[in-house]
Amino acid sequence: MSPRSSFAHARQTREAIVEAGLRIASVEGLEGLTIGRLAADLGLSKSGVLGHFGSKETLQLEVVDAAAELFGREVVGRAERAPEGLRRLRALVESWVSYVERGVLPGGCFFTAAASEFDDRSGPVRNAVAGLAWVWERDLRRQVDLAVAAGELPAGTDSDQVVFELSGHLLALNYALRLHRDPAAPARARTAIARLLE
Amino acid sequence: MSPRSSFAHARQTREAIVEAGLRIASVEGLEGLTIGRLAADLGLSKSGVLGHFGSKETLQLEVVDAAAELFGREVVGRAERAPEGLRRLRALVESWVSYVERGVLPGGCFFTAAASEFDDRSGPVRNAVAGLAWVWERDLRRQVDLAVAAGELPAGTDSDQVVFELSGHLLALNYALRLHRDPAAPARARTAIARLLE
DNA sequence: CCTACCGATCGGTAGG
DNA sequence: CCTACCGATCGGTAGG
Repeated sequence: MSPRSSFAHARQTREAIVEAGLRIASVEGLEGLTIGRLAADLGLSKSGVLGHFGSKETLQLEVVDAAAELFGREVVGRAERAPEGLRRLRALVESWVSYVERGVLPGGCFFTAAASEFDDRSGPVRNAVAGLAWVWERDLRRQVDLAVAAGELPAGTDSDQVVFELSGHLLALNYALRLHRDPAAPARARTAIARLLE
Repeated sequence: MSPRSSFAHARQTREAIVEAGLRIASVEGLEGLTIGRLAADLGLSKSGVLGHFGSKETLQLEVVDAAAELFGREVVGRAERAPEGLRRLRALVESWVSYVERGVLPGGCFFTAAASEFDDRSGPVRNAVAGLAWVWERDLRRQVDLAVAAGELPAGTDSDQVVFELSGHLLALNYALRLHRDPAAPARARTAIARLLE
């Protein structure tokens, strides 16, 4: 084997740090994610971890980006084959339900947890989390509007209201699953979603 | 003025600590609530704070109790005049909407935040939060069942499903209000609730 | 990537 | 309730 270039090796280490950080942060929160814990888990020194990012905040922002990438792959990507409009909308929310049901991350939906943790703060981490949440909601609203235009949902449907209620069903699912460990929660969420979108 | 007994004074200090702790914890979380911050805010020494509780976990549990008392007063208590069944159910959820709309605590609903923070942990704090959430949901379910028995809601209504969807609307409200600072959120929640309970 | 630090802060204790 | 501590850990830096 030829030796890896130090550039490639550093990038690989950096990705491993962010990946481990995402898993930790989904359980402990983005603030509970500490450099020391990350270093111990990966067998690195603290400065070996921090050197890749410069500051904890930069690390947190990279973890948020990694969460967005995972979300794009595991939720949005899985719905892309469905035609736009009502079927795409149903596929998107079903992908989300399946995403938390399968337990892709050990702490459930990263964005739900991060939103709750950072909603009362200010700064770049809060802005990144809120912005990505906003993009997800805009994508849902767009599919609602397309469904209305195609006659798949009643004319005059308030798409903001539909997105609000869909978000509620998803939040209720994450809540019931994680706080009450209620195995019936995914079925309840699917029932609620089906009734809203019938 | 006769001097207060040291017992009464100590109790008063203890209550002031818990009250300040509740306000801090609603913003910073129960783990972000530190003895040092509390001591500085109240002009006490760290050991002056900790001496009342013995450990941080005991303090956290007392803050959870204080949150439950506040919730009982500001949410459940406000709905008590309504007759049981559908009207009580509507009054309970409207009290909750009003509770976060009025901004009773600076960080929104304490239990929503604490549930998200502790859902992946174990121990007495998690148990207290989950238990109180369960009591709230049981109270809602009871009113749904009474409403069905009185013919105010359709026979065969799945009360667990109704409580799941109501919880979702309340979670969506807290989320939209705190992460997006969306002033339209209370109206959206009221619309969703009214439609569910019509 | 490492060792070896820094000042600050954490929860908690001893003794009064 | 206080002062005066404790060991552990925090994010971060210097220098290699």
